[in-house]
Amino acid sequence: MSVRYQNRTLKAAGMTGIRRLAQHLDISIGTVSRALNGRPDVNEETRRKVLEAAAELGYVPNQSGRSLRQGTTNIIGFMMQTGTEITGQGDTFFMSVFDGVQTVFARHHLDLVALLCSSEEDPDDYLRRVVARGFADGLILSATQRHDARFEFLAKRKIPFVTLGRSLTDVGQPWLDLDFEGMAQISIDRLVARGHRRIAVTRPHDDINLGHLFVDQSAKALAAHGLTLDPDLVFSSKPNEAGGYHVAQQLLAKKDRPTAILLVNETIAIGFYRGLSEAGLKPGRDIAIIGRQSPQSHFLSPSLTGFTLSRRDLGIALAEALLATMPAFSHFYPDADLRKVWPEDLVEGESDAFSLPA
Amino acid sequence: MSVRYQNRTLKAAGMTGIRRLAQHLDISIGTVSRALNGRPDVNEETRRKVLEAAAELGYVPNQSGRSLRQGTTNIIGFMMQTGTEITGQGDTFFMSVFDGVQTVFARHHLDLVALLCSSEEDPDDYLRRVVARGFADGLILSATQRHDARFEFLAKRKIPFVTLGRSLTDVGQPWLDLDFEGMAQISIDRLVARGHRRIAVTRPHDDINLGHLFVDQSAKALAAHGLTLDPDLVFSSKPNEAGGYHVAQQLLAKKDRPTAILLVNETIAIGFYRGLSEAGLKPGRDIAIIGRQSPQSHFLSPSLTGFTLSRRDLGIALAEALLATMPAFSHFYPDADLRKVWPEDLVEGESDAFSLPA
DNA sequence: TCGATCACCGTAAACGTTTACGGTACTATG
DNA sequence: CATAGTACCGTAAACGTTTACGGTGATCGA
Repeated sequence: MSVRYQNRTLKAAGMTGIRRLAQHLDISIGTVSRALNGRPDVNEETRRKVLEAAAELGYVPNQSGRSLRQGTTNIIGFMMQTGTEITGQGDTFFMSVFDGVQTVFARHHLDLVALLCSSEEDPDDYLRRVVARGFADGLILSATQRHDARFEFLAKRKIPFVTLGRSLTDVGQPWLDLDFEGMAQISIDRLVARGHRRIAVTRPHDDINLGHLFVDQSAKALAAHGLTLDPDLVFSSKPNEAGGYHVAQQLLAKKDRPTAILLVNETIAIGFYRGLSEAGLKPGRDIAIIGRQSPQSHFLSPSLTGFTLSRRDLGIALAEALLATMPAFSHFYPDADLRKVWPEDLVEGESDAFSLPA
Repeated sequence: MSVRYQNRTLKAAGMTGIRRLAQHLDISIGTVSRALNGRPDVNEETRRKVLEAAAELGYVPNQSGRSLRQGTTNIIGFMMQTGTEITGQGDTFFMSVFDGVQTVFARHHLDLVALLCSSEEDPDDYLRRVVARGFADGLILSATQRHDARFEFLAKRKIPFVTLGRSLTDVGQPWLDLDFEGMAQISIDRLVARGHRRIAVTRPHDDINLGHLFVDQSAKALAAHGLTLDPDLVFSSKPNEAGGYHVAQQLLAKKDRPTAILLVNETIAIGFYRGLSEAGLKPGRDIAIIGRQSPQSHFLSPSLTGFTLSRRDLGIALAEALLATMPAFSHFYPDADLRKVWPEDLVEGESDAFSLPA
């Protein structure tokens, strides 16, 4: 004899979702749901049958119904802006980070999606929409501004999030960031030891926080040697190849040209090299360069001296830091690094071989 | 006197969503919903008040509730795989395409998200999950395989989708693709006119369809001149810088070295250049190269002769082709290009200057 | 034999929307 | 004045889940 199904008899046609599955097995939808969700109060034999039938019929719970009921989506959003001029970071960077993030998320049946904020929309507005619509259980933010309104907005609504990059706006959220202090210190020590005194640095043209950090830490590292960072030698640029090219032009136009330069990001090195070579100058012979490695920069000549990191590991750490702050998952990551500057290794190339007589 | 609200009196505390808004205005939730959704049967004065209050209280309809009821999500997914080695497309290619897609979607209140399939998960399985969960109203697929099982799967379920790249699997869906025939013909004509007879081509190492197309069309263009494509001169490579470097090494190891080469994608040029220069060879002087332009390739020296396209326009066309097949939007795009090979312009550089005596 | 405990399962409410349906008050028309 | 029509609005069902609650039959101990 068949059970009845919440206002519908077995004869009712066109059943969908969990009802169809329950009908097929002639048990109630409650039991099906419990079986699928791994609840303890269901017979193991029943559970086996349910899982089997689910696989057979290709049943996957409807996300809308599920999240409407639970208030949870099993989705984590990685917010990023489209339009290359703004993001700067080539997308292979994020693709590698994503891969790390997902190896962690997969363990918890969480899905990662990239929330693409159009370059024509205000990021704050976009975030507001995403949150109000109840789109994701947690967020990963990048391209953090020096003062970032998104932080307070999320904190007020108690949305778990982690950021790739610190900010002066601190609401207690976890973050990961690059070790600008370490990079600046190693770079400056190395250049000063080779006799350099006039050292230039680059920074992104916008108010992204890493620019401030990079300049500040470079100045600090110079101060340790009794040197000061000449404001005239801080070059702003778009974080892409064209930006690097432009920096080279600006630098070459200076009367008292610096003998060394620190490049803040991976992509500008390519344009900078080109700018130099058009003027007949050669990295490592006429000027010392320390930058950051990327898949592209491996093919520069002379080879670039620069810092490198595992993007995949960075993604893993990012995911763990986020989950550590989410009540449902925190017990899995009792001692995750909630705030960490990510160490980078210096790969020695030829671009900083240029040294000055003592 | 206040209205009652579907089993709840005004005194009920903790109202959320549309109920809270209705309570605030002292009207029914039905009217609020109608007002917000632009239904005709609502007083304009009422509508004004509702919109005002919604803005004031920051109300945004809950996505789960809405899509559960309507069976629609207002989300379009762009499926891509994480892990740089697989996606291949270096740099900011997709970010630019996205920007174009979104300018179209924004007009219809559709949101674009990138569905990130982990490199550890089978793309077909991933797609199955996404569809069954009812995640998106439509999909954009890229990295189309020569035979792509995803097409049939989506067609069977009547999920609207468009692909960036043709496939032998044709289920009648719209697609956009690069004009390999045009590119091959222009390139080959140009090289043959400069006396080249042994011309090499590259192709991606996997079964992605564009590789087959590129090789086939190149062979066809050669045949028009009475030449054949030597299978020994078809080089497979990963679609990144390292792949290009590897191709150079393979090519240089050949006894009867080709005098010209066509590079299938944007990123490999950088590695290929490097491979040549390490062997003391120079593009345009010792071998003729025709490739594809990218933000990076602008900084190659000697300058690359290559094809270029507007990625943003490509994104716009992609979005329009998709919407043209979705019943709710098709009337906006009565004469969209449903299947189109995208023309590319040839930018003349120095890399193909090398010519042979007649 | 009789409660009590237990394992398992069915019932129905609830999540936040949208929308078909019907109702009410007002206007127009004869 | 009666009727029809109109403009607007409230009601409640429905979407597909999850889960608190209660119910049933079996087992077990005294």
